[in-house]
Amino acid sequence: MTPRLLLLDGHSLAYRAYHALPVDNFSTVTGQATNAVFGFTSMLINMLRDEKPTHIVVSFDLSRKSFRTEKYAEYKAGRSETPAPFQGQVSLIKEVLEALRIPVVEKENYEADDVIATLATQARAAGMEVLISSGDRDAFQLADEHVTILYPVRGVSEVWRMTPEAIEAKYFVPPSRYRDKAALVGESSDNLIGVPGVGDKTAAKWINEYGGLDGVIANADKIKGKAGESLRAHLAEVMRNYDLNRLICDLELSKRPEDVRWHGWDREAVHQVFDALEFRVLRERLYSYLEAVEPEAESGFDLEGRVLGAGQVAAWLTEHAAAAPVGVAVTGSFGRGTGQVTGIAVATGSGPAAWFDPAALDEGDEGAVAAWLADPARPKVIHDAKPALLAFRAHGWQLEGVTVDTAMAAYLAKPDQRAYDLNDLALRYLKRELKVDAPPADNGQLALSFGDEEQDAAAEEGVMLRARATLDLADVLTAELSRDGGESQRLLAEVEQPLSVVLAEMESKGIAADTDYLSELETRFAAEVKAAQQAAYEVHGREFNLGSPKQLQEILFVERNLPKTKKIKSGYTTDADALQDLFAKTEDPLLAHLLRYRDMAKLKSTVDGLLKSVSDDARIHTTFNQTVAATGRLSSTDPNLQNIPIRTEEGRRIRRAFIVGDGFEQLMTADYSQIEMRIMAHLSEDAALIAAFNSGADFHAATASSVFHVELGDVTPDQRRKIKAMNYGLAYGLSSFGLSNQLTISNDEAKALMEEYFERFGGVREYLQSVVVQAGKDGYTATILGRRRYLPDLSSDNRQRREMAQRMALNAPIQGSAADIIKIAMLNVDRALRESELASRMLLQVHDELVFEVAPGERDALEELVRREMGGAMALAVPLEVSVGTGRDWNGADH
DNA sequence: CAACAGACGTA
DNA sequence: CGTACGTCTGTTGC
Repeated sequence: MTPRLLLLDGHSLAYRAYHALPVDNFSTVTGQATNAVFGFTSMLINMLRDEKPTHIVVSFDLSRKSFRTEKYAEYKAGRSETPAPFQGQVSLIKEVLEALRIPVVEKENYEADDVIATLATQARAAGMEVLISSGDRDAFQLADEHVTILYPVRGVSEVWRMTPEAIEAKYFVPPSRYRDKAALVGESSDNLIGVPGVGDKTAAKWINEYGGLDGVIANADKIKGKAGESLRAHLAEVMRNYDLNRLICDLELSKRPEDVRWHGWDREAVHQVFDALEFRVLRERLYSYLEAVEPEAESGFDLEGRVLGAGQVAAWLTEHAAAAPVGVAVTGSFGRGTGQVTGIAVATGSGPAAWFDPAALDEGDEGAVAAWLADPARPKVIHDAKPALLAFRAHGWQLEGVTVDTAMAAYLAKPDQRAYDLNDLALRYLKRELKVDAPPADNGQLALSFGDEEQDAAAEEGVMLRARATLDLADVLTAELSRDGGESQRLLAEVEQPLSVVLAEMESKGIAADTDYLSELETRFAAEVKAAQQAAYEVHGREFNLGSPKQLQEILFVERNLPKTKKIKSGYTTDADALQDLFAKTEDPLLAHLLRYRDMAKLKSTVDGLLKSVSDDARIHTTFNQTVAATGRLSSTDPNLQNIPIRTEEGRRIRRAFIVGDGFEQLMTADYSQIEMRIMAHLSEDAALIAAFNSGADFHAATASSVFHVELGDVTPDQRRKIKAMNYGLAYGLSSFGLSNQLTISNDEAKALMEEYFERFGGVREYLQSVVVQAGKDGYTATILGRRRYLPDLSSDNRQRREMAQRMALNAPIQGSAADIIKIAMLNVDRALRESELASRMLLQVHDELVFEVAPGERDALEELVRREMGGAMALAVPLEVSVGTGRDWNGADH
């Protein structure tokens, strides 16, 4: 057998691992961070398993300094300081390597890459196969028929095998020319700037045309266009890059390839080191990979998977999916209120698992699956139930008995993550990797490829593993959520999980759209865009891209020499506020046209988006996301129906495109008035604020009359406006600076206003302060229903981060409690609708508003029901006021 | 081609 | 130097 040498770039892999795994979840009882060690070791084990090397070496950079930094001081400058939790982990990795008896080779004044290049060259000469794993692309220049680069992508679980063919396919040049390409394009992570405007494609074109970098440089004056100009202006950098990215292949090293044959690990030492690092699962993996008779076996999951054919499913389900919970994983395509299932995997806790194709069931199986899915007494655990629910529904199946939705559970445990990928959760909570062999499809869902049997089998196995991991994850997450005395568990079981069923219904129904009208609007807005554009061109005397903030800056602040606005990263802002200001100061007509252009272009793009998302049933089916907003709110995507314009007359026209559907009479909107202020009154127990609500008068006017010491009837519109801004701003952590900015009053006046406000409503100030203090102590905030948000930055050394966290702490209980309340209202409305047997239905939620489609003759009954259920969702110290409107369209239903 | 920045719509 | 989102466009290159 040909010897195979595995060469690892220790620093680069450890750094990858560090960033791929959340440091919070990987630390020992002593507080030592171990995420980089874990990730590195995990990658190493995978490579041992997958590549079966006979010889191994790891190389580390000895310091940040090397002959390259001597030549070019800026080399790798600009890289941020090594993060504190990363420091120290390199020496731990070296301990792991020592226990594994894997040698480390380093060279003063050179980088790990040079050591690797040298060893690779020597190994090749000795007739060995070489594998290089590095996160640094410079290594690509070493690839050839006997040298393969293992380039880590996506966290710590996947590497790309970069063969010469793969490199050429990706970069359009062979490995021998990779350096040439890199010199032209530059490498930002090394702080090597290349030729601006030249990417992989252009560089490859030149290199292939002129036979390498020398040819490109020799012919630089022949290259036309902007890119050519750019090249000529940056020849020095290119040559510098070429010099620096050359890997040194002839170093004197302490070891030669033949010295590093791997004879296996030191069991005792591995036990000790892994004990100290608290790597329980990783040790098991290591042992099973390296010791097992069948090295291919998946460790951790003792899965006995079967692919079931027609006629086999019914019996399997009877035997394995009864009283004990099973994990379910589904593949297919999902979205826009429907879906299609291409595969279903079911896994038991004891080992047996099955996969079947729902399209290939016989009649008996079909009925058995339907009965199993619909039976609330046969518990199922599933990761992200809503898409599956919709796809099952499209198949004619009902899903009941979901005891844990692991995505939702993970969201409640840590609501700041934004994504709850099963692979990540398995790694984080089970310390187990799901090797997913199925390539992700376009929409991010797993798709099975058909045709290649081997691939299909691997994919089916992968889905079964997901089902099993889901089941295991449910236990861990349930335990995690139970640590707060049951509040989170109740939130999960009584609010979030039932709500996902209601949301699925709403998505499935969608809202009717008037496409003819939308098209008309599109034409009109397009004409307005054009008119504003033309007018702008005329004023400025030439054409330019009004949509480009960059060009705009040049035109406004250089060519037209207008006063500078607020600084942003790229120069000076051109946002609407700033342009309004500028217009007030200069009356430059270009600004008016520009603002008009922006408005119209925004409206047009909104209409375009809506038109594109109308389904065949002439309705728009948004997707409500339940695990995105850290405060507990929902969000809406594809399209976002929670940001349809309302503030301007022209924007409101878009609302007229949302109409009542066939068979229904009207649309109804019902919203909570000032729900956040009411929550603040409730939580703060401020008597004056509570009184303002209970007076029944206009709330902003009532608070203004207190602050300005005038009778309610004598409150001026300006006084009301100012207090309204304060009322709204309070829940966001508004500062006097921000208030003065918004109201265009002096900072002193804003300060005085806030002072006076808190004079009258002292309980509010006290409450807001106490929230931040308590959150600092606990590490989290909580809503009325106990929904938590963790805010570690409250104790940050960085003032900006800390103050940001303080404002979040202030806002989260208020925004989040409002979300709690409307979620309860939605559940109650849904239940009441079903119990009353009304045909009217709930279609949308916009944070404090619900939109309904009113069935003929049900207007009054529905209004009564909605007022009752929304108003009674929760008992607060102040009433929950609901206002209701109806009309033929969403605009008309406003009130 | 993908990720980022800037801008802007909603509550 | 006001929270929470999603989308579009142009620009840039972890």
